[in-house]
Amino acid sequence: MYDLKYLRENLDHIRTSLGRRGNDVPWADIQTLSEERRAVTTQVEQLRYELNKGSEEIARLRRAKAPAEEVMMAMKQVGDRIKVAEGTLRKVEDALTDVALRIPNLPHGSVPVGADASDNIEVRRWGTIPTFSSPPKPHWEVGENLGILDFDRAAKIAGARFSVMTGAGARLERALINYMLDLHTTQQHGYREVVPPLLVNRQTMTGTGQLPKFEEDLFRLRDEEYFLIPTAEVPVTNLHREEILSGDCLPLRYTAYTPCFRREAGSYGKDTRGLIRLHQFNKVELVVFTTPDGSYEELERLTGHAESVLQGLNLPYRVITLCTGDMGFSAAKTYDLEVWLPSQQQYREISSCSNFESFQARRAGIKYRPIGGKKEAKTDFVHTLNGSGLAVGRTLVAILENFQQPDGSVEIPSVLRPYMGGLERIQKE
RNA sequence: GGAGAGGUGGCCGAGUGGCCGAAGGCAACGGUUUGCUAAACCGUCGUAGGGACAAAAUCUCUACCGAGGGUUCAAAUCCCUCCCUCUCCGCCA
Repeated sequence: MYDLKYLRENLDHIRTSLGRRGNDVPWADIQTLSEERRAVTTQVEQLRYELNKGSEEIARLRRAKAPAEEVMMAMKQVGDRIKVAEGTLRKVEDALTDVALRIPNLPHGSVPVGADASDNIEVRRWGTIPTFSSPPKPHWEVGENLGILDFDRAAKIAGARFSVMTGAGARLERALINYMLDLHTTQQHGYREVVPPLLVNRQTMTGTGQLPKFEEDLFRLRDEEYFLIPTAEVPVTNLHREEILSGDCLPLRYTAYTPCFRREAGSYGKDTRGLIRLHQFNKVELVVFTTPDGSYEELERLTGHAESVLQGLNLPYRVITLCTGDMGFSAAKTYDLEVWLPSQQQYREISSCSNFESFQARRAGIKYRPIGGKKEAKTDFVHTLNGSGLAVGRTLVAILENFQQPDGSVEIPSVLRPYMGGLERIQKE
């Protein structure tokens, strides 16, 4: 969210910079409400000043044993006027905050302008696309034939868009999680592991930008004000909500494995089979808090960390820069990592790495105090970043598809074998 | 779930209606002293939003003592609701 003062003073700049991203923002209302907020704030503060002075006067009179009734009557009036003015102020501020929370982040200057996914820019490719003597099978066929994926029973016990993994499939999922976490918590990557809550409150969801605009994408409990997290980004970024961090502890890097829960509203008919699009999936997430001047360097680093997972697994992928039209609400710049899926003959998203600049930090009140340099240690908002490192289910998909063998077995990438009890190949049991 | 005790600045802790944005201590920062360290002494030491100044320094106003309401001329202090923490009992992985 934008600072309300900044919003008032830079309305036109924000509006033009957002372009079509700001199409559904009620700009005229914001202008009116901003001006009104300023006027009423001034009025309230003046009245309070009058009241404070009057109260001091009463205290003085009473100490001097002088009658104070006259002043008290006058202050009663002032108090009533304050109540009215405060009521107005609150209404205006609530209305203004509500719309301000729905304005998306400004794209960074390096982000290509575009309307949709077709305008995204490919940055680089890595790996060799495998060749097959016969057409490669989709992962659900590979998995069901091996007896390690069971979508029929998942549908029975939960419904569509859920999965059941068994035997070597379950083991592979767990192996991937451990491999990723072990990699990111090494000295070179330097992330601190976190196990956060999977249910969070409304304030937390607002801090990272899921609320108020995207409530329909979230699962929500019926009786309690709890939401299931759609990504570990939410609880981990909110670790430091309403905190002022010491500048010398930045950058702060966290990694967390969590299940993620998404309604997938509006995606009917897309990726209906297999593990690609589920209501519940596992993900290892990377989250970074850093200073504003270092955040774009950190985005490259973070993206590299996500890539190194794919490289370790020897899965071919490409990196793309999302254009302005395809970026998420909170992001200032996003790289997507897309892994090659042989059955679809295309690259599919497996990670999304974003710099949110101060957008989330403003919503969540995450600041830092600069250290060193000049002595004036004015606090400033941190920049937050995050990226999948990686989506575990989709990684399993990529392994089943890319490493499937003519006999229906699947070769296990060598880095995962220690996590699989030395198993080199998944075969029908 | 039952009973009780609490939530005050980076931390500890005083403050039960008015010169209280809040004593005192610790930590931190700057300085004096010092062969070095330590100690001692002096000073600084919350966040945010307005206003004054061309701007900075600075000055000034407003808000903030878990959150939100209420009482009052006036609330950290009294009342209500909620949240959180702790102790005991019960239950439980």
